[in-house]
Amino acid sequence: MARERKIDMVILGLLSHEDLSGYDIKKRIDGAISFFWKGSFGNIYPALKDMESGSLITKSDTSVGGREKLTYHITEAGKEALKNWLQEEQASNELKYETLLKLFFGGADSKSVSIRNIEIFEEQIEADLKLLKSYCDTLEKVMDEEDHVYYYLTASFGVDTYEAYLKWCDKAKKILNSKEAQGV
Amino acid sequence: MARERKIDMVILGLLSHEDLSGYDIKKRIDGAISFFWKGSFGNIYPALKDMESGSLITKSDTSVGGREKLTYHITEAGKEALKNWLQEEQASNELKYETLLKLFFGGADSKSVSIRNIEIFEEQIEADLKLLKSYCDTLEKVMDEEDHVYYYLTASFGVDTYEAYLKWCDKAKKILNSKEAQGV
DNA sequence: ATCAGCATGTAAGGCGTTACATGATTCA
DNA sequence: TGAATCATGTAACGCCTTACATGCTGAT
Repeated sequence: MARERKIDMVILGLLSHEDLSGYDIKKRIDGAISFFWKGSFGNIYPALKDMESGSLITKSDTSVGGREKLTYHITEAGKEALKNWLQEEQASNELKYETLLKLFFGGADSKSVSIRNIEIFEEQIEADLKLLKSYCDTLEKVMDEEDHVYYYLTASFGVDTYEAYLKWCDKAKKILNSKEAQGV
Repeated sequence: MARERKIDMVILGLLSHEDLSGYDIKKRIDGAISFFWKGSFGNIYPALKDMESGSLITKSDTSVGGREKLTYHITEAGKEALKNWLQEEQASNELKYETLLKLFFGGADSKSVSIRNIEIFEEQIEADLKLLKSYCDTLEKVMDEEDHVYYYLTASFGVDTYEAYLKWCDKAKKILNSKEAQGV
C-alpha cells in the first residue's frame, strides 16, 4: 500500500531549492502553495523525522544562541524520490467545495440563502484573486530565471480559474434572481 | 468542537428530496455530486446510523425477498439541521491538486516531465468535461422545474471552470515549449 | 515589560479510504 | 453456472487538523 503522504513531496520539493527548517517550510507552504496544497506543523515535523530516518534528508543543528533551529538538507536519494514522484502518471486532483454542495441542495431553503452563499464565495475569491494576481505579476517579470516559470504557471492557473469563478458567480446570481420569488 | 462531518449534510440533502437506502445514496453521490464531493460506504453507513440515533432521519425495512434493504426518511429535525447548515456563513472550499504541486516543483526534473503532467491533467479534464456538459445540457432544458436550477448551476460551475483549465493547459504548454530545452 | 514572532514538537481526535466479510438476485 | 449488481456493514489504517506544551528573542 506504499506511502501516499504528499507532504513528503512538498517538503522534498522545497528542499530541492534550499535548506530549510520545519518552521521555514511551513511559511513557504503558507505562501503561493497554499492555494492548492496545505500543511501544518503537526504534519510537517513528523514527516521530517520520518524522511531523515529514511535518509531522504539530513538534519543539522543551526541554533543561534538559545533559540533552537534544525535545518534540513535534501540527499541524492531524496532528489531521486522527488523525481520518481514527478514522473508518476497518476495524480489526485480533488476539489471539495462546500459552497457547491450548499448550492446543489439550495432547494431545501429559500433562494436568498443560496444567493447569499454565492456572495460569500465571491468575496473570498475576490480577496484571494488579488493576492494571486500580485504573485503572478511579480513572477511574470522573472520568468526566464531558473524555476520561476513553474511558479508563474501555478499562480497563473489560480488567476485564470478564479476569474472563471467570478464570471460564474455573476451568471449564477442573475439566473437565481430572474426566477420568480419562491419559498422565501 | 461541534460535529463537522459534511457527509451528514450530503445525506440530509439527498433525503430532503426522496427516501433512499445507503446504497442508493452512494449512487447519487457518484453522479453529478462527485465533481465536488465524494462519499464511500465506510463513510455513509456510519453516518446513517448516527443520524438515526440523533433522530434526524428514520429507518424502515424495505427488504424484498431475502435481499436486505433499509430505506431512510428525513425528519423535521433533519430538515432543520439541513437549513441551519445552508445558512451558516462559513464554507470550506478546498482545492488539492497534485498536478499543480508537481508543476510547482517541475524545476527538479526535465521540462518534458512537466509537459507530460499537464497533458495527463488535460486528458482527464477533457473526459470529465464531456460528462459535465451532458449533465448541463439535460438540466438546462428543465431548469424551471423545482430544484433543477440548483443542479444546473453546480454543473455549469464545473463546465466553466474545466473550460478555463483547458485554456490554461494550452497556454502552459506553449510557455514551456517556448523555453530553451533545459536539463532534458 | 509585554507581545509578536521564531522555533520545536506531541497528543487527541476526527474523518475518510480501502479492504474485507457476507449474502441475495438477475441475467447471459 | 458464473458474473455483475444489489445491499449492508465492520475493521484497519493513514492522514491531517487542532490544541497543547515549552521556551527564546527582538521590538515597542
